[in-house]
Amino acid sequence: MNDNLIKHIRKHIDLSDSETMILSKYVEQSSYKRKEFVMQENSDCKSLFFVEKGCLRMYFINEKAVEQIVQFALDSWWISDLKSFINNTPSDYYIQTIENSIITSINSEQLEQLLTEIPKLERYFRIIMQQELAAAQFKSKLMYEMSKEDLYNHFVTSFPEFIQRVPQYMIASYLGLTPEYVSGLRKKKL
Amino acid sequence: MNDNLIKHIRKHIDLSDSETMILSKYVEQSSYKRKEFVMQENSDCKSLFFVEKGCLRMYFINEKAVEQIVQFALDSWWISDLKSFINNTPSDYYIQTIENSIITSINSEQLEQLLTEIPKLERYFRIIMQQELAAAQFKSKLMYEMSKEDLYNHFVTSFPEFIQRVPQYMIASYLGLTPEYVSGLRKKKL
DNA sequence: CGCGGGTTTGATGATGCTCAAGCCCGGTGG
DNA sequence: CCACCGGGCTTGAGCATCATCAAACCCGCG
Repeated sequence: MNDNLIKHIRKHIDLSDSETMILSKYVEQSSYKRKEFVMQENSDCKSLFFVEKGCLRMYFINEKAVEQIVQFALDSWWISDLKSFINNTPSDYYIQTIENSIITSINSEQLEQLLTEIPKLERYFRIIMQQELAAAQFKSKLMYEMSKEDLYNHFVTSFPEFIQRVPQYMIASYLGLTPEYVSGLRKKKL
Repeated sequence: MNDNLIKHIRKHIDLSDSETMILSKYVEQSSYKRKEFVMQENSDCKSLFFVEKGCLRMYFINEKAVEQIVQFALDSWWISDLKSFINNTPSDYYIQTIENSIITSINSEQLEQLLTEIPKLERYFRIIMQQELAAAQFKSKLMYEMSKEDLYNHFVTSFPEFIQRVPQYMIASYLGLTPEYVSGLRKKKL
């Protein structure tokens, strides 16, 4: 049993050991091998996923039938399709591991019950949502203001750990670029 | 005193009249004329803004010195620069009215105090943040998958009310287009 | 009537995509 | 231990999309 989620929660609110026990009744933890699916398109499993350890990507298939990555998640990050989660509708996305990973998940009914039992977790999730929204706003700003070349260079220098763990063509996809174009950029930088 | 915020909160949680009184001690409401600034770049006023009535835009100035709009807000929407709000750092953005508007705002210290006095508001703000994040994810998906032409057409048919209230060049900016390009698209559709 | 914000026009050009092919390298089976 | 296979990365030619720039136009408002 990996307890990064507990640690993460305790960064934001106090959580007694008995509350921790209650929490563990509502969440589910499992291991995935590289390239396994945590969530499939059209699945009815509407959950929030917490990466205890590992690396995930969330993507959809566009009209040209190619995978379009919209988000990565590394250790101690939450990831989910919130539209689907909130409305309880099928998701357009796939969530898949990039490395062997350990994931803790909670679906919407479980979350509701958990929040009734431990209301102060509302605060934790408010803070998480707030942070994720801040991150989304920031990414959006970068995509508005930067040329594709600058976007790539900025990403490489800002998140060097990704370059180690994630293949180039996935980074390209995430940034809205083609693998060929990224290849050209790398050549140019030498 | 406009009470759309109260109504909005009551859609999500119960709020007694006495709690409403407490709430009103922490928030601030004011009217703005068309084109007034609700927040200036580099200001230290780190607040969440709720549009009781009216229409706002949030934008920054890019390296070519042109305004880049990243978000609109109509009646009963929240808007803010969360990165600045969370970290208490100066904002890169301007928030300005497009029409005469009534805005209710709350800054981060006030919010913290309010949440201590009425903890169940944590739930309300969690839900709001969740919804905003869902909206941000959805917009991001559209910008990944659609051509600029499709983006514009989709926006026009999905949000006809904006076309009435917001000048074309602002819509163009929000969608990452030039006014000239949008002009060309409209001509083409006749 | 004149001013100014917003929109339109059209010519020119850059950015970054498409497509097809080849290459590199690590893993697997013979 | 070598040969092959395949996923990922690279190359280059051709091209589409959309931005840029400068100018004119339109129209509501003072």
